[in-house]
Order: sequence, then C-alpha cells, then structure tokens
Amino acid sequence: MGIVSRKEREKEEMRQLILGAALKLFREKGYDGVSIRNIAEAIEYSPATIYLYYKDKSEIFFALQYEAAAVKRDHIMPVVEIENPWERLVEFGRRYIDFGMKHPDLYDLLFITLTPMESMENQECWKLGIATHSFFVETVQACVDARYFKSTDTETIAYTLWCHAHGLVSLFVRERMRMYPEEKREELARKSFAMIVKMAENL
Amino acid sequence: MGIVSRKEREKEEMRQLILGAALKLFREKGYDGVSIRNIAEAIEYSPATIYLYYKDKSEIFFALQYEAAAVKRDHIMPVVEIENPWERLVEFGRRYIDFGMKHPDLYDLLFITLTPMESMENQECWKLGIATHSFFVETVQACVDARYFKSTDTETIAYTLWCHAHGLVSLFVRERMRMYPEEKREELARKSFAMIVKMAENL
Amino acid sequence: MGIVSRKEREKEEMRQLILGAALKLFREKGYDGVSIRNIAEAIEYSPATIYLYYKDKSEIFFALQYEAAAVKRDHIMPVVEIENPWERLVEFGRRYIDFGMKHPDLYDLLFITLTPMESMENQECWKLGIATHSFFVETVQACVDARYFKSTDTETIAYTLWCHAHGLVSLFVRERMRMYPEEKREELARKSFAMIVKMAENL
Amino acid sequence: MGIVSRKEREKEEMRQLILGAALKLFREKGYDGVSIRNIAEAIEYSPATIYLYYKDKSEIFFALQYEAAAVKRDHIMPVVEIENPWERLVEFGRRYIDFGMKHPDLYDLLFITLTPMESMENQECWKLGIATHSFFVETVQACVDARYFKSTDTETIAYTLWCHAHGLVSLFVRERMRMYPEEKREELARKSFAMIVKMAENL
DNA sequence: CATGAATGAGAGTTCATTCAT
DNA sequence: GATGAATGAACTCTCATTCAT
Repeated sequence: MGIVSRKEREKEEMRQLILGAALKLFREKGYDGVSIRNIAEAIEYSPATIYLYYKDKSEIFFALQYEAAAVKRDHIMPVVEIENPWERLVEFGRRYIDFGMKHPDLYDLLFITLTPMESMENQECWKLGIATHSFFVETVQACVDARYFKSTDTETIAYTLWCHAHGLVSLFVRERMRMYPEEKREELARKSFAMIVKMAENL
Repeated sequence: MGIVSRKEREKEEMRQLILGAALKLFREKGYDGVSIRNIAEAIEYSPATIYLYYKDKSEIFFALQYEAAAVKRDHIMPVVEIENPWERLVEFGRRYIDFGMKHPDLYDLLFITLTPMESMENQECWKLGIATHSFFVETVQACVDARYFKSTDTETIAYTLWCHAHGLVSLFVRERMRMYPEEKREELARKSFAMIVKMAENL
Repeated sequence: MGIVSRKEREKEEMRQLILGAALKLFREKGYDGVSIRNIAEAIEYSPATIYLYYKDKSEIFFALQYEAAAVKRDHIMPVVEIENPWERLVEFGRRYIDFGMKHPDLYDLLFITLTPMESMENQECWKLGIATHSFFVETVQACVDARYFKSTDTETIAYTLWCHAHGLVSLFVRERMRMYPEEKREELARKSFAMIVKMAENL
Repeated sequence: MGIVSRKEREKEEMRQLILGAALKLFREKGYDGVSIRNIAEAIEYSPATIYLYYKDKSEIFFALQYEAAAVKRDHIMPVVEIENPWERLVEFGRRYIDFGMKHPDLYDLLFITLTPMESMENQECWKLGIATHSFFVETVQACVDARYFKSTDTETIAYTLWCHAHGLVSLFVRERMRMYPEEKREELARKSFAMIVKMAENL
C-alpha cells in the first residue's frame, strides 16, 4: 500500500469525521442552527480546516444526505431478492421502519430536516432517493397486478403506506411518543406495523 | 373594571401583537430565519420593547407553541358535538389533517420541532396537547365499545391512525412530496385519507 | 434647544467621528486595506456600532467622498466672484492646488484612491465634482472667447492645465518628491505653477 | 557551467514565473485583490512553494516594484540614442506616457502606491528610478544649454513637464477620466501631449 | 524541491440582548 | 412604557503563513 493510498484514506477519514459531527449537530439543532464553527469545535479542528474538505456548509449537508440515502438503500434493498410481491412489500415496510429506528439521525436528515433552499433536484442523493421510492411503488404495483388488493389505485396505496411508516418513524425520531411509557413504545410500533399490514390485506 | 385590569388587557393585546407577527414571520422564513429585530419591525416597535413582554426569543417560541396547541384545539374540538363515535372519529381525522395543512408552522411547532422540555408555558402547552390526544383515544374507544371495529386494541388503533395522519401532514410540512407534481399533492392527500378511512372500517 | 435637536447633534458628531477615522485610514491603506474593525478600533467603539450610522463600508466611503467634494468646492468656489476670466482661471488653479496641499487626504480620496466598483455616477458627490469641473471648463471657454489664447481648443487646454495641477498635487500627496530636499519642495511647486501660467499665456 | 549555476538559473526562472503571474493578476484585480493562493494557482504550484522564493507577500510586492522600474527603464531608455536634445526630450515624454498607458499597474506601483520605504529591493528600485529621473533632468539641461528655451530654470522646467505627464497618466490609471467618453480619452491625451510640447517650445 | 494539511487571524456583517434615558 | 445606542458574540468564509513529510 503506497503513500498515495494512505493519504487518500486519511482524507476520507477526515471527511467522515466531519460528517459524523455534522450529522449529530444537524439533527439536534437543524440546518440553520448549526455553524461551521460548531462542527469544527466538535471535532477539535479549526473552522478553516473544514473548508479544506468541503466547499461550504451546504456541501456538507448534501454529502450527508447522500450518505444517508446510501445507507438507507443498503438497509432496504436486500428485499429485491424476495420474489413474492406481497412479502416483498411487507419486508420493505419492516426494513424502512427498522432503518428509521436504527438510524434516527439519517432518517431525520432524509425526511424531516428542512433543507437549504438550493433544492437538490439534480443531486445524486435525490436520484438515489427516487430510485428507492420507485422500487417501492413498483412493488405495490406488482401486488396490484397480482390482485393482492381489491383497490387498484397503486399511487394512493403506496402513498398511504408511506404515510403510516413515515408517521410512525417521525413520532419516534422527533420524540412525540412521550405520552406512552418508554418501555411500551417499541411494542406499540410493532403492533401498529402488524395492524397496517392486516389493514392492507383487506384493501 | 379598574385601571389595573385595563392595563392587563393592554399588556395582553401587546403580547398578542407580538405573537401574531412572530407567527407570520416564522411561517414565511422559518424559526431560525426570524430575528427579534424582524418581529419588532413588523409591529413597528423597537427591538427593546419586545423584551418588556418576553424574556427572550425562546420564550416567544414557547408562547407560540402554546398558541399553536390552542389553535389546534379550537380547530378540532367542534367535533365533540358529533354524537356518533365513528363519524366523530372520521371528522377528527379530517380536521387534524386540515389543521396541519392550514397551519404548517403551528403543526411543525407542535409535532416536528425538537424542543427542550423546560419552561412553564411548555407544560401548559403539554397539558393542552394531552387533553386533545386523550379525547382522540376516547373517541376510538367509543368506536370499539360500539363494535365499529373487529379489533379491540384501542391503543394500537388510535396510534396507527395517528401515524398515518401525522405522516401525511409531515410529508407536506417538511416538503417531502417533491416527487409528486405540485397540483396533484392535495388530491393525493385526500384520496389517502379516504383510503385510511375505508381501511379502518374493515379493521 | 430640545432633546431632539441634541440627539441629532450627537448623532451627527458620531458620524463625523467615524468619517474622520475612516478618512485617515483610507488614505494610509487604501479602500481595501481598511476594515470596519479598523475604523471601530480607531474610534474605540465596537464594529457593530459603525453599522448604526452607516449601512456598510462603501457608504462610509461615499459619505467621505461627498464631504471631500464639498470642502473642495467651498475652497475653490469664491473665484466665481472674479470677473476677468483669465484672472479667474489663474486663481482657480492656485486654489485647486492649495486645496490639495492643505487637505491631502481629501484630495487623495477624490482623485487618487481606487473606488469600490459600484461606480457612483448618480451619487451626489459625482454631481458636485462635475459641477466644479464644468465651472473650470467654462472659465477656460471664457478665456478662449475673450481671445486670451491663440488656441481655441477649450477641451484640450482645460485638460492640459488639469493634468499639470493634478500631477503636481499627486506627487506631493503620494510622496514622490523624495529626490527634492524637503525644504525646497513647496518652492518648486510655486515656481512650477508660475511657469505653467506663463506657458498658458502663450498658448 | 556547473550545477550550481544551473540551479541558480532555474531559481531565477521560477522567480520570474511568480512575478509574471503576480503582475498579470495585480493588473486584473489590483494589489489587494490578489492573494498568494491566486498566484500559486495561476502558475499551478502550491501556495507553500511561493514561500520558497519570496519571504512574504510584501517581498513579492517589492520585487515587482523593482521589475516595474526595470520595465520602465527599458521602455524609455532607447531615447539615449537620439542626439538632438529637444527631440530626445520630446521622445522621452512620449515614451514615459506610453509606458504608463501600457502598464498601468507598474506605473501605479512606481508613482502612486503608498509604499513603506524599508527593504533592500526597494533601495535597488529607488536607485533605478533616480537614474532614469536624472537622465530626464540632464536632457532638459541639454535643451537649456542648447538654448531651446528662453527660461534657464532647468529644475522647474523638468518638474513642470513631469507634473503634466504624471498628472495625465495618473488620471488614467486611477480612473478619473469618467467625465470624458471612453473613446475620446486617448485622443485627448495625445492632443494634450502635443499641446504641452508646443507650450514648451515657447518656454 | 514541492506540497498537503492545518491554523490563527481577520474580513464584513447580523443578532440577541442590555441599559440609561 | 418605550426606545436609541451600544456591544459582545456569533456567523460564513478567505487569507497569509507554517511545518512535517
């Protein structure tokens, strides 16, 4: 392993260090609430150093969103192996929620955090997100085609299921479950997932 | 009515003036985008004046959260008049979503923004929220009691319905509907609400 | 004298304080070399205070240029009283140079300092400068009309005289007379002025 | 020619490379607008490399001033060939102005920029400048000796001519010709030069 | 010889906040 | 009760400069 590759690795490590700190902070205080200084302090470097790795604040944000989208994809995509569309759909849902529970910061970044206005329509991240979403909709479509539902309104079915899953995860991620005792929350989520699956069966 | 009470009234009016302006601005520019100065300019007072009514920016924030809870209650609570529990439940859902759509910032404040839990005002706000939530759960319970559902798991039913509604509104409020064309978004929301109602009927 | 007028006066004093410090600094280090912080330090106020009196750095600069233009006008304009155009012209030149010698900072600001790019075509300052310049050209024209010169090329005559005067003052203001012993410099300038007057007589 | 001298040569080449880039950039963006980074990028080296050749930014500045003095000398000095002193004087003036027009930044550096007087390089530069100036004065003296003027005050004649030329170039370099339409400016300068020559003839 | 990495200092600017009036 | 004046602290970002490699 040569010098070059070591340097590359170190550079990559530094970028990860920055992203890690940024992620934590963005989650806690929102995009606007976080300053480059905050990030720098968190990793114990000078603010100027950050600029050696990322052009500006929004680039850090986008890098993070891309990472998050990639992690999400990797977490969910194994379901492509499942042939039966209904089972694939259920497993997709389970994994979607599981991703949110295991990586609340990433989920937050992808689906909750208010993004800086330069919308990212043409960003890699957006493509990645769209791809996963499309796969989800196609799976619903496959279920529709295979007559798993009475309804044939693929779009609305997909959207409705997404609403439920997103709502469920969001309430966790943004700590709106305080009226339920800590130890019952996860169980409730599991039950609710089972219930929406049941409900979907009769769609 | 004495001098004291008039002064109190005037003080209250001023507080309302501030909150009103703050709300409008938060809606336009987001919480972080608004400064005390902005609020002061909007009501044509000096920044220092604000401090005569609110200790600091965060206190305005908490006052707003309380306001939001009140607005939400007023928006939803007319449904207490509906005697039939199923109809009451459906109307509750409709109004909950309607509130979120009409007051995205208030909804945001109540259900999405990460908040510190200190503050007195915040406790008032919390009580108010709990009350509305309880009423919702009781309505579900009434439906269960009246055998509107096969399932009798009130808690899970209520939670599941909330997840859907919250997911639906959140996706709007935090602008995660970009993959759907602007003009179709509301229709989709309406269809989804109809669908979850249908699904609930067969619970 | 009421409170209002006292406040106004204090405000005006503060503006003068800022302008005074700024003038000195701009001269020494050029527009780009001076920071708002520098100015603030010079007058022992905080940087933020400056912004209570001037919107930004360029506004200070423009205010200063305007002041300079006004002082220059007041210094020179008494010559309007002189009826004989030739005498008026000579006196104009003498006073122009005198202004430069007595107020090197102001002269610098008006004719040497590189200005921030937002050109000031429509600024009051520009108008003022143009007015004085026009008066100068008109005086030359009057001399031409009265056959004081053989040449009738008013524009070139005016410009040539200006070049000399500006060159003379600039060499002083920007300290390029070092090859002449300190004590002889002013005499040299006086002689040169006399010489250009002589030369003009034979134009 | 040994290794040492080759290395010296290469070092000199590098210094020239840096100065060349610096000059180009100074011309485009002004002294303050140029950073070491900019220079480094322009020559495709790292910023740190610059420091192997110049201690700091100001040293580049002084080196440039010296360069400027050399370029000026090379631009003007061919006139030594002209035997007739009057023709030599006129051509000197023409070339002086021409140098200023063609290299406004160099001219600026030499005759307008406020400079600290420390630095060795600067002394070299100063000697060079003095030499050219002396040559100019000697040429005027030659004209006086050859009775080209009625006046015999060599010093004042030289200074007066210099004032005109310097004034003319300065007004260009520091952009004080805005009241004349862009396309007429050069013509005006040419006419003014012709006029001062005429005026000198009758001195 | 050349450089990548790092930083302290500083730029312009805005903000929440205080306090004397 | 209201405010004008003031400021310390913070912001994003760039720069000149150093140093280990």
